[in-house]
Amino acid sequence: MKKTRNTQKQDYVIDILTNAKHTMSVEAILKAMPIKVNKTTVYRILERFAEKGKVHFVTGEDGKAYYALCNDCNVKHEMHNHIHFQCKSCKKVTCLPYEIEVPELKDFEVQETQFLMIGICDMCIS
Amino acid sequence: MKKTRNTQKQDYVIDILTNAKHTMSVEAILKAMPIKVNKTTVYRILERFAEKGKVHFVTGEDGKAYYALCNDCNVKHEMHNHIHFQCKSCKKVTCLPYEIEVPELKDFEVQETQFLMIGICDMCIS
DNA sequence: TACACTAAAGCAACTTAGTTGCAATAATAC
DNA sequence: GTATTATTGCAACTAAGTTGCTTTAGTGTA
Ligand SMILES: [Mn+2]
Ligand SMILES: [Mn+2]
Ligand SMILES: [Zn+2]
Ligand SMILES: [Zn+2]
Repeated sequence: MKKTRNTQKQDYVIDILTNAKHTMSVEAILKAMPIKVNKTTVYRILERFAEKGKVHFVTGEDGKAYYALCNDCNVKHEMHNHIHFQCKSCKKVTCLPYEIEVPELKDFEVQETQFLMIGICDMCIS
Repeated sequence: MKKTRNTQKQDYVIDILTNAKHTMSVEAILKAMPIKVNKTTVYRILERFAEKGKVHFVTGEDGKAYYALCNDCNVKHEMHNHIHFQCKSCKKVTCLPYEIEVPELKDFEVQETQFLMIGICDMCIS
């Protein structure tokens, strides 16, 4: 295992994601930071956390990456195969407690999954 | 229904997607064009086709949109809830003939789904 | 065939998520 | 305290996708 260091900025990212109701984009995390942090730093912090299995991300329909803390994801299963929902109106991406039964694929070695359902959330239905 | 016109460039896009083994990015479609076409044009052709249900797209883990012809998708089901696979190495996205049983969601009105599995394809395993 | 109407295409400028290379900073070990 | 190097900052860049406006070319009608 690589040597790692504990830093204030990493802690802030964890705090922010811990208190988040939804997954967050890098932009949103930056805005939530109590101190000024460079965006490259946040990208790299999240990259490291993702490698360690501390966070996971989904690519929204909009092509942006949305991050969330891994709670049970990697503990109970080696893959986090739960569903996500993205609202077309507010763009928020939510982790949902539904798990998908992933089929065995013949010609592909599956390492990760991203299950995204898209539509309108309750808050945005008018 | 809006008035539409049949154009050579739209036909080329259909031809290219019909003969494609995998889903294609806009970049790939542009390269496959037998004549020079502006990228904005291709984006708009695909947008129109997607509205009509002629094509569907998946957002890859890389944040890029990958397009494919709709074959049975919208005929048999109102949503095309089949799985896609993206290879981390060659980035190719493939439509797979596996359908996902989508759960009823309480707080969300689902309109579309994007099921993506990520890993390494047979061709790229070394 | 000529003409009108306007959908579709082209073009250039722009937006923005994410990346890269390198220099500066600071956490940790000794 | 000092050395080591993981982490952060900075600036410049890449590339997907968008926007506003002009030009081109299908299609219906006379
Ligand atoms: Mn999740
Ligand atoms: Mn598909
Ligand atoms: Zn919403
Ligand atoms: Zn591959």
